[in-house]
Amino acid sequence: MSEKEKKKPTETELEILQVLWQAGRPISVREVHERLQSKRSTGYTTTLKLMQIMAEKGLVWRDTSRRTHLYRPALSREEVQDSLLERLTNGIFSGASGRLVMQLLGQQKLHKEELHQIQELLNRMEEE
Amino acid sequence: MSEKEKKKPTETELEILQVLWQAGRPISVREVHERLQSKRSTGYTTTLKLMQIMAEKGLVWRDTSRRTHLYRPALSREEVQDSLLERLTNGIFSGASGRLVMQLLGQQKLHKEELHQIQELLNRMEEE
DNA sequence: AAAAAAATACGAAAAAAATCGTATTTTTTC
DNA sequence: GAAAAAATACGATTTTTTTCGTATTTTTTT
Repeated sequence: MSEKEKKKPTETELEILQVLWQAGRPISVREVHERLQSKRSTGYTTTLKLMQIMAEKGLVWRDTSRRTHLYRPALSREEVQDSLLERLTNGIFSGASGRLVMQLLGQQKLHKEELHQIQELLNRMEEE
Repeated sequence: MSEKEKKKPTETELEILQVLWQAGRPISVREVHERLQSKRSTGYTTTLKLMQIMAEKGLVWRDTSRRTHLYRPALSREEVQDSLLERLTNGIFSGASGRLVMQLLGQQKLHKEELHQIQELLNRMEEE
């Protein structure tokens, strides 16, 4: 119990996590770095160091059994999504999560299926 | 045109903005500082400096016509909500805003009215 | 097998953000 | 009207985050 870890990736760490999630398998620093080049333009060792720190912090796992270390996320995308959302709903949207949803619906172009799913969820919720 | 300001309040600046929004009227550094004490425990001059910087950045407006300067937010809560949401939807939730909504609905306890509003919005959307 | 390339480690510099201390000025209080 | 209190200004320090350079090791290439 009491796994009160401080799971608070910085903006940059988030970008790296994104890459790892997207990869869907353990990948090397090199790979992360390359996939990151579209967004950021920093040196290789920067990415390396970042990921080493993330490993220390427990944000990623790494397999060091071979020369080229392989990294994978220690947190699921969903976990991080959750915690970010929570920060939003308790922060700037507190007491207005309805508004948040509305704003989202208005802002985004959702597929029919998604809309349906949401509808259903709502129906279920209202029945309680 | 081209008001491409970089409206990116830091975490701490956001807290201050929250206070200002909540106040609903121009208030002094002292007031902000006191209302902030529940969350943070830093000195008065820290809050002062922070707000001075925010004024420079254009995140807040201040009336310096009297000795005690009065501050008010330069951005509406809605604007900031929007931009934060956008970051989320283009960032960690990209291509999954449906999921975002679902997660929100699941996570939050919404009032009946809110649910209704959402339902209606959805109906309207589906008709298109 | 020598040279080049690819990795990691790691300290340290640079940049960004937050905190504070002190000086100065203005107002209030006694 | 002197002392205390309340403000602002502002430089400086501290902390956090990001970036990089260099040394060392391992692998690959020629």
